[in-house]
Amino acid sequence: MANDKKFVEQITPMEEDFGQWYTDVVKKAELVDYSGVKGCMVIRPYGYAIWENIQHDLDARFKALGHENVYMPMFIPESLLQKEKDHVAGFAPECAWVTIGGQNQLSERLCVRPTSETLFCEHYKNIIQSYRDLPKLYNQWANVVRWEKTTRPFLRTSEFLWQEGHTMHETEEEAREETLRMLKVYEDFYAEALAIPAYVGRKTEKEKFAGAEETYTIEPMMHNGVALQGGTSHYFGTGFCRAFGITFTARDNTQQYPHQTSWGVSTRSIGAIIMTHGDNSGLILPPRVAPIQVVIVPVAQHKPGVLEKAEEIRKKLAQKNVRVKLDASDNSTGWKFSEYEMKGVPVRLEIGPRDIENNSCVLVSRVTREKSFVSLDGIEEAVEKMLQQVHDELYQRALQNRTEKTYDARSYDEFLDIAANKPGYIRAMWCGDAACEDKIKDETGGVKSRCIPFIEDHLSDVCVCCGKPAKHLVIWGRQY
RNA sequence: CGGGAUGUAGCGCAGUUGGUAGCGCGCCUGCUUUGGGAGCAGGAUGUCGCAGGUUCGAAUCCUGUCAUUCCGACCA
Repeated sequence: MANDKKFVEQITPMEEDFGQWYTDVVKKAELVDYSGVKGCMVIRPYGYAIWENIQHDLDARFKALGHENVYMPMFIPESLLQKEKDHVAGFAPECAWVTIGGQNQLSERLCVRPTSETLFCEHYKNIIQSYRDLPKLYNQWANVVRWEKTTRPFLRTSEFLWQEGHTMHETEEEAREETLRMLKVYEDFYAEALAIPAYVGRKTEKEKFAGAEETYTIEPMMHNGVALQGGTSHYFGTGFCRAFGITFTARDNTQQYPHQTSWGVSTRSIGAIIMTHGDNSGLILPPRVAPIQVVIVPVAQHKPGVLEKAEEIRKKLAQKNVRVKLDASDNSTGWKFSEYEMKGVPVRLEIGPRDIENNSCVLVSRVTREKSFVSLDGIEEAVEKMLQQVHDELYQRALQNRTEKTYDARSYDEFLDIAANKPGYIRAMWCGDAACEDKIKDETGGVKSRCIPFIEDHLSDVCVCCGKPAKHLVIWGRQY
């Protein structure tokens, strides 16, 4: 029976308007609400629970490698921000400033941190004296503020939550290892926790972080072929340390500058989840970070024994540390089906009188929506298996999408044709000159270099743009 | 920061030539329902985004401003 209400609640199909689809999902899955300040969002319980799961997963990975959590102030005096000239040039345009404290004009205005390199450096200056004090492996979970012109929930907000690791090392080699080690942590995290495959590689000179010697990145592709910078890891060399006067006494009794790194992943990763896995029924959450992994929907729940059996199953699963919710509300079963699909719950378990007679229940995967009848004996194993299966299917599906939407270009005409007609990534050779990056960006209306992948194929000897000898394979694409 | 669109109940919207605000869903109460967004009966809910202005009178006209959204330029 056609029901008008159903259409009212429906989200815009992604083929029709991907941007609108994204906004609809974010709102209707109750991840965020807007606030009265441009670009600042309320992260609602369901959205924040995803972030908490991301935090737990990443935090464990960091700590396993010896990192410690700290907390830095949220204000940066202007003079401090200005100590490293590339850094301030990069961030000054998007800083928010505090100029009044209480009733009084401040003698020096304070920047609301857009990132905390300068604060960590100021602190490290005080606590690093000797090679014995190194390495320092600090991380902080915090909010930062960047006054963005165009904002979008999770993808680009004026204030966002992230973790930023800031480490100091005795040698360049050790710091470079740390930079790549943390990039690998991000790559593994995206694959293992978020079921998102990503290209990893090095940023070109033009796309580097302000003040960094090298910037490494992971670049997952969204469902519509657009890139999202999912996390970055920077090697700073000794630039900040020189600017901040951070030195240590080395083993040979000389004064040396430590070698520095920083790396971060933000709430943007939630945007990546939505745009990689979601479909026209709403979110699909990867099981490892889903706030609810299994929802139990009782059928004919007023009939004797149904709710009791449902609760029994809930307890069994909870004991196996499955994040499970039993929805015993008065809403109809059909309503519940749609609701939890919208919210991306990976597995649904239906239990009704007919099932109870057969000592079974129905399991439904959010990805395939196939129903399977499963015995209640050993239901825990069946659920765990299906959660793993959902994770694997999401990863494979994303990988396939990326493969289908990645093209090789061997000539500039071919490059322009793909850029104009086929959304996705373009693999093409590059001479190393920023002028070619600028030209490509201008002439394609926004295609930029995403990264120089670690695994470089050789497509041709010459730059796809200028025809001069090629130095690297570059992955190109449009980005959020 | 440019170009388009939009702000009226929690959500989606209507509101005529200016005359003091309505519909659907949701919400609350009760009963009946429940294997793909249930039915009936009763009930509650509004600084018409905000600030000025015009007017006897503004959701409606004018100016400004804030926010949202889509598309570009800048960025995690």
